[in-house]
Amino acid sequence: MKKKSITIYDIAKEANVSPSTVSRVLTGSAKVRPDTLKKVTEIMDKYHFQPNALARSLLYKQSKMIGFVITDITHSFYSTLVLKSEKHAVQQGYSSFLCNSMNDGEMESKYLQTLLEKQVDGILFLGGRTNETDVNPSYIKEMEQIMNRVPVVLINGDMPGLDSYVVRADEEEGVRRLIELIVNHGHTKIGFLGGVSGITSMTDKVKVYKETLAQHKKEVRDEWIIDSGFTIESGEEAALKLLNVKERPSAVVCVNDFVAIGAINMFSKFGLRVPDDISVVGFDDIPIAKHFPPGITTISQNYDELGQTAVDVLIDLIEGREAKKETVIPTKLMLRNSCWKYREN
Amino acid sequence: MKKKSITIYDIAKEANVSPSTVSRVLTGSAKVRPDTLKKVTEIMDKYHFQPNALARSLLYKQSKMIGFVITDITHSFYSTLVLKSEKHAVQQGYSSFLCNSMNDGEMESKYLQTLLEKQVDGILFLGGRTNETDVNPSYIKEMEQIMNRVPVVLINGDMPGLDSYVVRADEEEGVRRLIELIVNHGHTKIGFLGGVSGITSMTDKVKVYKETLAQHKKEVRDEWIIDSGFTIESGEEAALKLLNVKERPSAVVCVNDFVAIGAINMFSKFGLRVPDDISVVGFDDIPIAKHFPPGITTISQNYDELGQTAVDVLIDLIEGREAKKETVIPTKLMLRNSCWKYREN
DNA sequence: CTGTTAGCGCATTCAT
DNA sequence: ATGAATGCGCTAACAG
Repeated sequence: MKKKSITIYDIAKEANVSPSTVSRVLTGSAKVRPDTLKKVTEIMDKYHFQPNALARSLLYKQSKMIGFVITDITHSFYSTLVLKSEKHAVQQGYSSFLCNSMNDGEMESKYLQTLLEKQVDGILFLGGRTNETDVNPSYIKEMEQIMNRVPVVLINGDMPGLDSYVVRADEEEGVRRLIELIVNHGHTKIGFLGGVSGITSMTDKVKVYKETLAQHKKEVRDEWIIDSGFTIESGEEAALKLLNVKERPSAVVCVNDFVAIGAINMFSKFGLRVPDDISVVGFDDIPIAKHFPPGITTISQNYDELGQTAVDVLIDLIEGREAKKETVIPTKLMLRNSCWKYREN
Repeated sequence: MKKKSITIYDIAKEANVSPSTVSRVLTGSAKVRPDTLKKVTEIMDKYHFQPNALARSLLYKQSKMIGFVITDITHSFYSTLVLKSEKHAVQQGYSSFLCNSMNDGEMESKYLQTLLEKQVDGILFLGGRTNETDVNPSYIKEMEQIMNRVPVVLINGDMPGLDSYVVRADEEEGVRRLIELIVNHGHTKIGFLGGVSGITSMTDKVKVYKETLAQHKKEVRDEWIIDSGFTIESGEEAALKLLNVKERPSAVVCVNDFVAIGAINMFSKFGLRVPDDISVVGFDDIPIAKHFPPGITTISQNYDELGQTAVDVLIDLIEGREAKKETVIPTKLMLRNSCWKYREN
């Protein structure tokens, strides 16, 4: 279904000028006599001429396209970030290739290869292999090769032994503030729900969770740390397990807002009211967090700035400018109603 | 930052063969002697050679890229659809360009132009101008021109006077089933919340809503139809207005699940329990619908099939095959707990 | 089986 | 101010 598209040659012929002249009016790279300019422009309009960006890219060796490798666009976290980033990229004249790897390493590799073949100028990478504590070494090598061909920026990610550019939210500070909020509310038994060990977005948080509790002389018990996953269902599952622990915490930190939602639902099912009977806090501040009863207290990752900065860094690299190796974006505590003062039962 | 990428010429030189031979091993388009094959392959591996897809596209006049024009990827509806579609497209060897128009006509036009310049093989269009009852005529003309250059498939959309390919969910049937469910539960006063008049995803539903109520000899009152928007906030707003109506409906149909969520929240705030005091149903079955208390009864648009079919139709057109002008995907009623039997107060 | 040639659409020298 | 020639990386057609 290839309708023959019209080229600068067609325009040139009809205008009785050379292709170079048409090219010149197209790019404005050199002066053209006003009347020829007018003539050419008119003919271009007449045919709704559009230059072939592929040909141009071939010549310039830059495609003005950037690749987004994420795990799953249906997660609010990713979609918000992609939206912000894409918007910012467009403003700088770049288009976006979307790749949902669905957390599948093979898939990621396949996508990465496609992106390279399509000659993207740079890649934004979030989640997946840049979010695991033990990465398959071959994936690291692959990343190295890729970074050797085109700039890559990791968002909220990290790969052991990989010298990469990173832009990330200050998750550690976020967790710390959450814990301190809970402690200040008088809670002494505080649990951690959700996540999967081996995924940094859980392990990093648990680390800070333990540290902060220790600082405040609060007890840390392994049975209060329940991994399960990152979905609403995981939250339900983790909450259910917590309910069976003998000395139940009066507050829980969830690895993200989905898990918090699942936990709240499961607690409700067993007659526990949030926050009256148990406090729950989440992470990410996904759009629904504000509206999910009773309103989830959580940490906003500041998507706008996160996405924009990542794009800026990437474009700086693409265009040969200097850039900081690591940029940390501050987070924001979103106080709502799912966390409240401790009360005896 | 254009690191010189290696080409088939580099490979050819090092292997002491001609570029065509390299090309042949690349495409498998012709027999190559086993040992030359081996030699070339080794050198390609050594350099991690990847063919330049742009050059290839220029030649073949097809880019194996398709464009997605949507309004906002952060809306579950779009992201789910995009995910499913993208996945299916990848399986057929196509990559996806993402364009978030944010419901801005200008933006849409700009994106459309970029897509054309980038030589996408086809475009999937959802929302925006294909979702308005009164479209700016120039936008229609623009669409015509575009369809003249490359196949376009509208998802859940429609443009007056535009002869386009469409794949859509059977929203009418969905609304009908919702209304009948409510009526069967004994409700007699039924409202409609959310949407914006001028956007077909509201007006079409309201039309069916009225028809179905009429069929069942139920009253229809304009003051029970409250437009406001498509967001959670709009839902709250609409619900608030409804609370001030003298004879309040005992059940409401919401234009989508977001509005339903907003409505439920607002009703709760005023002490009305859902479904005990008022029944609420939504539309779309976004992922949270199942988990938002008390569980939202809604209509699933069958994203999987919707997305897949749209991609299939588009690729059929791209590859010169026949395709149905319009494909209607059945919807599914998701029975949950937000809608229940009518009870006197 | 393999090399040579030409061209996809465009922009950029270098002449004129 | 404009035209002719060249090449970006690749493949197909045509020799050999």
